[in-house]
Formats: sequence, C-alpha cells, structure tokens
Amino acid sequence: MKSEHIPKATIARLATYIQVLSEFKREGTDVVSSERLAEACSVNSSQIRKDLAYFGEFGVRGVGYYVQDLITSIKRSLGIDRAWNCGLVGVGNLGRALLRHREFSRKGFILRGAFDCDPYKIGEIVEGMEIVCSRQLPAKVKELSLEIGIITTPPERAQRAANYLVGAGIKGIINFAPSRISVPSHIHLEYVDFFHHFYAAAFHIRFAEHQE
Amino acid sequence: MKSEHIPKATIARLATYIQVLSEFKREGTDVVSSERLAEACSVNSSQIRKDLAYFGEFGVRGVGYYVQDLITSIKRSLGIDRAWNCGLVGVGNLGRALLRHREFSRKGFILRGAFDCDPYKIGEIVEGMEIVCSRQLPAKVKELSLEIGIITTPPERAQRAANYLVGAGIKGIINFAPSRISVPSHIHLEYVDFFHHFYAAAFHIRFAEHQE
DNA sequence: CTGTGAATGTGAATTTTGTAACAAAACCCC
DNA sequence: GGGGTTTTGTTACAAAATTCACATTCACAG
Repeated sequence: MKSEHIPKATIARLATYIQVLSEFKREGTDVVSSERLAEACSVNSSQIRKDLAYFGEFGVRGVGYYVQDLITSIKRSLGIDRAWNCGLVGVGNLGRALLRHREFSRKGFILRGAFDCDPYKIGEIVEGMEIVCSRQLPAKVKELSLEIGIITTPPERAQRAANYLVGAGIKGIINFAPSRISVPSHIHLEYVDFFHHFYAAAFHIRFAEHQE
Repeated sequence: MKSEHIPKATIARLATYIQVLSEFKREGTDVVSSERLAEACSVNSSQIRKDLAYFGEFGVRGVGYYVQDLITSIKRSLGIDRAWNCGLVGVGNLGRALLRHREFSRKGFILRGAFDCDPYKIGEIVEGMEIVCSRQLPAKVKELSLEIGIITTPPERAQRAANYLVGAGIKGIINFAPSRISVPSHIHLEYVDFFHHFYAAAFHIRFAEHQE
C-alpha cells in the first residue's frame, strides 16, 4: 500500500501477472481470484496479494479481481501506462534483431533512435530508421525525448556507449553487452543476459543426473 | 561446500563472476581477491565467498583466487565445462536471430536442430541448418543427442512445442515465448523475458521522478 | 623456523523475502 | 435487511538470503 522499497522479484512477477491476465482476457474471463491467478503463474496466492498490496487495493473482497482493471492497474503501477522513448546504441546482429522486434512498440517501448560509430553503417536505414553517429546522441536524446538507452555494442565498447548516453541525459540503461559498466547512481541500470538461464538449466540437469 | 539447495540468485551471480573474471584474464591479471572481484561485480565480498563455498574451496587464504583456475572451477560447478546440444523450435524472427547468434557455441551451447511446423519453412536452410518438421522431434532428439529445447514459437503454440519436446525426451526447456507452459516436474523449465528489465527501468525512473 | 600480514571459509547475526492465518469487506440469498 | 459465504488486504510468523565478524590458513620475510 505504501511505497516502501519494492523487491526486484515483485517487479518480475508483476510482468508475469500481466502476461497471464492477458491470456485470461483473451479467453473471455472477466474475474479471477488470487488463487486461480496464482496457480496459472505457479506462485503462492498470498504472494500475489502481497505484491499487489505494495501498489494499492485492486480487488473486491468476496469476488476477486476484474481482469481488465487489474491489467490496467498493474501497468499504471509499473509506469507502463504510457510510451517510453528508447535509443539503441550498437547496430550489430543483436541490435538489428531488437530493432526488428515488433513486441517493443506493442509493450510501449518505442525505438526512436539507432546509433553506431561505424562509418559504414551510419546513414543506413534499418526498419525505417536511419543509423546515426553515436556522437550525435546529446542532440538526438533531446530532440526525440529519449529516456531509455539500449546498449547492444560489443563488450569492449559498452562503457563508451554508456558514457555517451549518460552525457546525453538519458535516465535509464539496459545493457545487452556481456560486460559490466559503471554509471552515476542516479541512472537506472539493468543487465540483460539470457545465458544465465542456460547455465541454470545446464546446472540443474546435471545435478538431477548426479542424484542417482 | 556441500550440495544443499543452491539459490537461483547464486547461479545468476556465478555467470557474472565468469564474465568479470574473463575480463580480468584478458587484462593479464592472474590473481584476484574476493574484495576486488566483488567491487567489479557490484556485490558484497562475503557474497562471493559464500556463493563459491556451495561448490568447494577454490581460493588460497592470504592470497586470493587464481583467475584462470577460478573460471575453470566455476564452469565445472555449473556444468558448462562441456558442450550441451540444443534444439530450437519455432523459426520466426526471434528464432532466426538466435540461430545466427555466435555466442551460443562460444558458451558451449550448440544449436544442432531447428524445427518448425510451417510447411513453407521446412527444408529451408538457416545458418547451415535445415529446418525440420516438428513432428520429427522424437527421432532427431535421439539422433542428435539433444538435451535442451529452446522454444521461440508464438505464444499460442508454445505449449504444443513443449509437449513435442517432452515427448521426445528432452531434459530442459528454455521458453522465449511470452506464455506460461506446463511440463512434468522432472523437466527443468526456464522463462526468458527481457521485457521485465524494461519494466523495472520504467518503474524506477518514474519512481525517482515522483520522489521530488 | 617462527612471526607477521593478508585474505579465505564459515558460523552467527541481520535483513529481506515469502507463507500462513485471520479479520474486514463485499456479495448473495432468503 | 441480516446471516452466510467468499475472497481480499494485512498482520504475524517462518524461511531464506545476505552481511558481518573472526578464527583459520597460507605465503613470505627475517
């Protein structure tokens, strides 16, 4: 209910809740109990109620949650009830794949700028977007009101990309490059590395084998 | 030291340690203390020592950790000191991007099979790999010794892909599709959804703004 | 060969997160 | 409109993860 510190895990679960709630909506379910939602998300039902309690009271006692309302409430709580302008730095394989990824705009993250420092790439059009020199970041961040920077450079250039973005006044950075970077504490930084899921899978599979 | 239950977060951090240690190695650093490694990973130094203690004693008291040895030890602990054969189901945009992603083989996850149920795609060659009908999964899983299945289908077909994989005897599944699926408890299942990092960024940025 | 300094490994204390339990609230039926 | 039923929101409790603190171990110097 009050905005004390909110666990990282809660944020991740809220994303899951939205996903599952959207499926319920598609199936035509209007109302859902925390119990039923919990089962679909493979979590405990008090977990759901507690996660939601950080942000407010969204349910009706004795009834449950109205699916559409809850989706709207969670989105507002997370701050994704509006669009976020994003700029992507590093137009390699991964960068291109992200630029092509429809889901971004559908989820409210609008890729408005693509940047690279390779002269051969500058000027090229990818998905209707012109690749711009990274040095122009300060101008473009202001012009396009970019708030979130996406780093998809090779690891050795990630820190420089971060510096450009920070200098240009970006508010948050999502780093897809496999290297640690440092930014001022007022910049929100997230690392994306899906390989740790593969590591986890490898570890658990081998551990299960080792058990017998 | 003993193989009790190992926190998920520990696995994720071990991946970070490998990353940072590899950078140290490239820079020519041979020995590193938990203190210095901790700083580079933005974690507490006892955290590192405790994480490692789940798997054994890898350091030398009064000295620190030998970088190369520690990388090797962590990789062995995670079970990535050998190659893992992977099959990918759903050759859409995301699937193709992953098939093209060099990092997989570099990290020891070998993409050996690509499957789809679209007759227009079957037979097509992507990255030197022929797209095969999903119905042939049982045969191919055995033939190619596939252990990990990667699901990159649209959400509505993810469950069916999972069923095929489970029926074919796969050991673990990494689901990139934005939908929950259910599998028998002996199959290890991981969900990959990098949007929750975007949600977290959006939330924290807006919260920071709201503070003042 | 003993003393000194440094950094690990680990048990104990603390903090955080997750679960259970229940009182408060809303609906429904008679 | 009141009692019963259901399900939330919240508090109290349990479990888990993180951090602290220090005894233990190793390298090295004198």
